[in-house]
Amino acid sequence: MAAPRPSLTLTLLQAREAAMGFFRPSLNQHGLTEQQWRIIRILRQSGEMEIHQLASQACILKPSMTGVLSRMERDGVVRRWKSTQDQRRVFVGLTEQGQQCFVSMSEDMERNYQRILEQFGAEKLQQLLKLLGELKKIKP
Amino acid sequence: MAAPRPSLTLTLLQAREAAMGFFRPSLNQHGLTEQQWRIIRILRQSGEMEIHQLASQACILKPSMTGVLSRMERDGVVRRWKSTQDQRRVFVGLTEQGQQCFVSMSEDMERNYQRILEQFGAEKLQQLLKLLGELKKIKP
DNA sequence: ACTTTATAGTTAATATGTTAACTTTGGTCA
DNA sequence: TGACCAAAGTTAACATATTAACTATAAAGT
Repeated sequence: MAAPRPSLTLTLLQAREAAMGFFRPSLNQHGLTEQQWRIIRILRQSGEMEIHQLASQACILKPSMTGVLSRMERDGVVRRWKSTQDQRRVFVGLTEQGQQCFVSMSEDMERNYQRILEQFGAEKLQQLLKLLGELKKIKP
Repeated sequence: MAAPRPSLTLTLLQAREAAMGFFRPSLNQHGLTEQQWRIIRILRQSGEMEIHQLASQACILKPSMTGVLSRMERDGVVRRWKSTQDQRRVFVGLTEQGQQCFVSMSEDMERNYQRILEQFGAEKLQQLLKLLGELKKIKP
């Protein structure tokens, strides 16, 4: 029962937890969950899109997305509307309030990011992001 | 609204999802959740330990751990017992059935791991694990 | 046109994540 | 010793994760 190889997926999870530790206080202060912030950030960068696209990018399964978007719509940060071409498709986008939410968060989040850079180093972070970008491409 | 820096935590999550895609089918076949497998794997490697230690390593918060361990104990894969020295502390360990569960999974999981190696490359994986190991050390 | 198949979302049931509050037990210090 | 404080787990309330089944709509094939 000697030391086996380290678990890739567990190590990824532990590393993400370490990084999230820098951002969680800001999320709590603004009353946002991790998932809500991922959605806001993605919609801010890429603009409105279909739910399944958003789900894929945000790593949120469609059944979860249903509830998350309902609550965000209730709170006025996103809006949904059906495509007139294809009645199956539903588009999502940030409201004006959603845009403002992003702006009021971003300064805080940048500060947190800088603190990570100080401890970890910009060069190593670049390497890491490159490797992760390639790992994302693997398919079963 | 130009392309901002990529999100470290989102990229970590997406990369982990890509990797989990290789393991999820095996977990489902054996009727195990991700969390249960993390616990089994950690207990197998490190032996019995206290709940808060296990929670920390497995990235499972203590309130979640209460339910997860209850179900695993109900299913006979782990057992819990109180420390006689300090009545606050509770130890957890794999049962014989838990050990067997690990063994019957491990061949499958090794195969899945090899498939990741083929696509990603052993050298890059080493680099990645090293960087993740260092990222794990950062503290707010 | 009609059947078949596929796609996008939702619903349902169970498991887990997250924060705050609470219980129990130990350690500290006046 | 007794008030105070810290640590380990649990409970409660709500949000999300996961799989399977279901609805509605659209594309394909015959």
